[in-house]
Order: sequence, then structure tokens, then C-alpha cells
Amino acid sequence: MSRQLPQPSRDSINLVTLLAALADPVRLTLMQAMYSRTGPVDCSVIAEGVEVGAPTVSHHYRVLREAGLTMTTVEGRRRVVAIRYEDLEARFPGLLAAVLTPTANT
Amino acid sequence: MSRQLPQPSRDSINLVTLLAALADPVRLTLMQAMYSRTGPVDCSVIAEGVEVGAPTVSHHYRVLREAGLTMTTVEGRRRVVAIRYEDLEARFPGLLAAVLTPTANT
DNA sequence: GGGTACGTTCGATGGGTGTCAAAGCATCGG
DNA sequence: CCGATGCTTTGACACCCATCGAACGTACCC
Repeated sequence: MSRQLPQPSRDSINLVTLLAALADPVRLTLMQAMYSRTGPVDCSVIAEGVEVGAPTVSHHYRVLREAGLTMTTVEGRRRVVAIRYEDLEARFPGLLAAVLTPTANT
Repeated sequence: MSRQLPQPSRDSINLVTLLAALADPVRLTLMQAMYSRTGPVDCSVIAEGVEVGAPTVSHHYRVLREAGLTMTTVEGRRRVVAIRYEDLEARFPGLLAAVLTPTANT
């Protein structure tokens, strides 16, 4: 079956915490990879192209989830992750698009 | 006369650096205070309502400027600061509004 | 059950950062 | 010229954080 990892409620998402979560090269890369796909994706798929070890990737996924950016469900021994589009759009309209659109990169 | 403190060019503004600059309570407060006003404002006016010492405020202004968020000019012994609206809008459209609109707060 | 795969947690380490007190440095006013 | 003002710089301190190696848990499969 599928469990659901704990995450903050929509209303308790903090802007500073959210920005701090995005202000890291690895986490921003992960978010952009998720944003370019539609719907939930396997964690390991997203983590390709990231040059850090597995424990570090796990740490970053946790930070993203605890900041309210992502939603993680456990399916067997895999983790499936998805961006919380609706919650984030309701709370900070336009933020995701402004930060994650490919145009925004160098 | 009025000097102009050094700042990154529009094209060299880095998203991660920018997000890191915004991911601090004091700096976000300063940015929101500037955003609610129109045009350049005296630094000390903005810094009211911030509960840190003068050296710390100076440090935060520097971080904002070096991240490309603000523009500081020296007028006599005062500093005048302004958000770089056009550069930021050209580089990351919608970002300022998404982060600094009062709706975004708790 | 035993082995393998996938992810997490723990402990340690190195670097970065927010904060302040004290000192420094221009600038304005008398 | 001299004191006061406004802000910066320096040095120090405490704290947080990204990273890794090693060990730990589960879940799948033969």
C-alpha cells in the first residue's frame, strides 16, 4: 500500500522557510526537474543528474517536503514525489512559475 | 554629489543567490518595506521596525545589493536604496510580486 | 529465508552566516 | 577646526547547514 510522509498544512507554509528551501542549487535543480514533468515521479528519476550522494539527496527531499513544497508518498521501497501545486498557488500565487520557469536560468 | 555603490549587472544576477538573499526574515522585511513604497527611500527609514543593530542592518543591505535586488546611492552621509524593478522583472518576471505582495504573509 | 535494492538515519566535519561591540571614516554644521 | 551624525568595517562568537561514510530498515524476489 502507500503511506504518506508528514508535511505541513497549507496554511502553515512559511515564506521564509520556503525561500530557504529553494535557495540551494541541488534543491532548485530537483524542483525544476519536477516542474518540467507533470504529475508524481519516482524520486530516483528526479535525482539523476544531481552530483551528490544518496544521503544528501534524501536530506534535500526532506527539506523540500518540510517546507511545504513537495508531497512524498511511500510505495513499496520507492518514493514518489510531487509538487504541491494547488497549495502553493493558493498561498503564493505565481511563485512557482516565477522561480521554476526555464527562462529564469542563466 | 552622489556616488553609486557597486552592484551586479542585470545578466549576472543569479537565482540561487537572489533566493538566498530573500530567505532571511530581516531582509524580507526590508524588501517588503521598500516594495510598499514607490521610488528610492532613505535607508534608515526602511530600517525602522527592524529589531537588529545598525551593523547588522548594514550587512543585510549589502547582501541585498550584491544579490542584485537593490540599488544603493550615497548622498552625503545618507544612503538611498531602491529595488531594481526593471532588471528583476526582465530577468525573473513575476518574482518580486509573488514574493513581496502582502497577501503572501501569514 | 537469504540476498539484493532503495532509501533513511546517525555522527562527524568543514564551511558559511547572522549578530553584536568596538573602532573607523566620511560628511555636515557651527 | 571640531564635534556630532550616519553608516561601514573588523573581529569574535555562536549557530546552522550541506556533505559524506557507515550503519540501519524495509520491501521485493528467487
